Amino acid sequence: MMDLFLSNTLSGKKERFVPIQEGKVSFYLCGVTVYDVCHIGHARAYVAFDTIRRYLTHLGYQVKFIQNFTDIDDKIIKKANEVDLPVNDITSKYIEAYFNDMRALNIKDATAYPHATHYVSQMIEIIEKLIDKGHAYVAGGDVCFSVPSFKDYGKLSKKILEDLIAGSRVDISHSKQNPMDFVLWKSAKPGEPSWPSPWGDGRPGWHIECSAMVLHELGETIDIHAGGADLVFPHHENEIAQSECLTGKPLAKYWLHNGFVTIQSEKMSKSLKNIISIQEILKRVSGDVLRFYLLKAHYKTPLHFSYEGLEEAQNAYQRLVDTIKNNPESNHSQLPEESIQKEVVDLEAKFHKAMCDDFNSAEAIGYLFELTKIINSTGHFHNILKNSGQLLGLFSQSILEDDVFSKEVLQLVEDRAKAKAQKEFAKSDTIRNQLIEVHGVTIEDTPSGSRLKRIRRTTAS
RNA sequence: GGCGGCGUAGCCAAGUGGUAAGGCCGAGGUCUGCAAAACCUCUAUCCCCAGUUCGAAUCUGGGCGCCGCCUCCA
Repeated sequence: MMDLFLSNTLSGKKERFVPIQEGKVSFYLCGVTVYDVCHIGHARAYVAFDTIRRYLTHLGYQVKFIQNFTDIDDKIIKKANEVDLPVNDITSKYIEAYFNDMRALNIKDATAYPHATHYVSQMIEIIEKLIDKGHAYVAGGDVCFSVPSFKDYGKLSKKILEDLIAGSRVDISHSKQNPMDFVLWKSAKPGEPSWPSPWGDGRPGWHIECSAMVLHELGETIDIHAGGADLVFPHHENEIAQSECLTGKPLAKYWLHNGFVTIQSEKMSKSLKNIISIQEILKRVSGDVLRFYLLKAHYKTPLHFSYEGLEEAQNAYQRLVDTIKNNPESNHSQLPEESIQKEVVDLEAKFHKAMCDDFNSAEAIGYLFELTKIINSTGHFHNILKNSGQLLGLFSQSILEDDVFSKEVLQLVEDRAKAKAQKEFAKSDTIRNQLIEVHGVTIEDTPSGSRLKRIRRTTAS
């Protein structure tokens, strides 16, 4: 097996991947808080880690991939109040929307999708233990985690506790002993969803759910814990604090974080009203194209989203797809000369080397284009392109299937062929224009007959 | 203020010491009745300055510009 290297936020370095248990990978990905539809930022994160998960599987690892749903939270309650619906209706609606979006992006299902609300008793158990160990304290109906009680606090985000307090914008809550302390258990206000606990009715704080689900689904120390760059602090830092104070063991060996999607160099945010949902994108391009667009850049670098970029991706991706479709494997004709065969083997090796170098899909895709030239020149090796792309979650079967055209279109094609055969070129050209303008179909003449292609429109704006 | 990241052709984007992948767009060519597709050719010395080195986009120092985190956030 080729050595795999990945960027670990914890060490700040690229490290060789060595799983805790040979041949197996325990992988936890922070999922969505289900109070709204997913946007491009979500798409990027989930495409990135889906690709990583697929590649680990390709390398032969048995990957247990867990992704949670945060289905209890302030924002959900707020949303429920706004639209005057029960919390459950909100969460089930957006969970369904989540799966629709992910299917469009060809994201594989996780091994399991634990819901926070199903782990409340486990969270209470953890909180009790943290209180016993002196890492948490009861303050009214709340329970807070004592940040100064964990000497390694800040090791993931490289923050120094004193600096955090000095520049703190956190409300100095009366119940907190230290401004950096965070809530493990929140007492319920009237009308809010709540669960009974030793500290009265209430609900869990945000971070504790992941600690509980990681522990119960995967164990005390896992191989990979992943999420968006914005989760490094405070979410993952707090998870580490809770879990490591509880078990005395490292929570995760490797921490992976994807870079942000920005719009016109600004982070997407509700206040700037520049959030673009996945559904919005899918009105313009297929999920495959969006996936390709995201994979064209390395997952850790910032990505400046633009419709122009999306259009470019559409054109580039179409070329790859056409190359596969136009060059069906022919097993009777002779293979090209050895130097070309060697080049192909070489490109395939480079593809995998790039993927093993912190999942550099951008570089890897570059080799696919070089391969494309060889395929179009020789008519061979289309399977290598197809299989490599499919490792990245591209070229799903439906994309590679032939377009279906109406009888009307097929009749026009036949008419054009007849006109051409009789050298009535004015007529054949008229029909061709009609196909393009009226039916959105282009026609390509090849030695073995005409090839039809549906025009994919992407509107830049 | 603290921490982190980024600045490579018109645009997108790889490349972390050995002389700039790849894509989109554009130009010219081959093929074609003409096209389309495909193929071929062409388009950068890497934000600026100084330094280390036989050699730097890549390392060091100093600038300039942009962004993120430090508050909910993929």
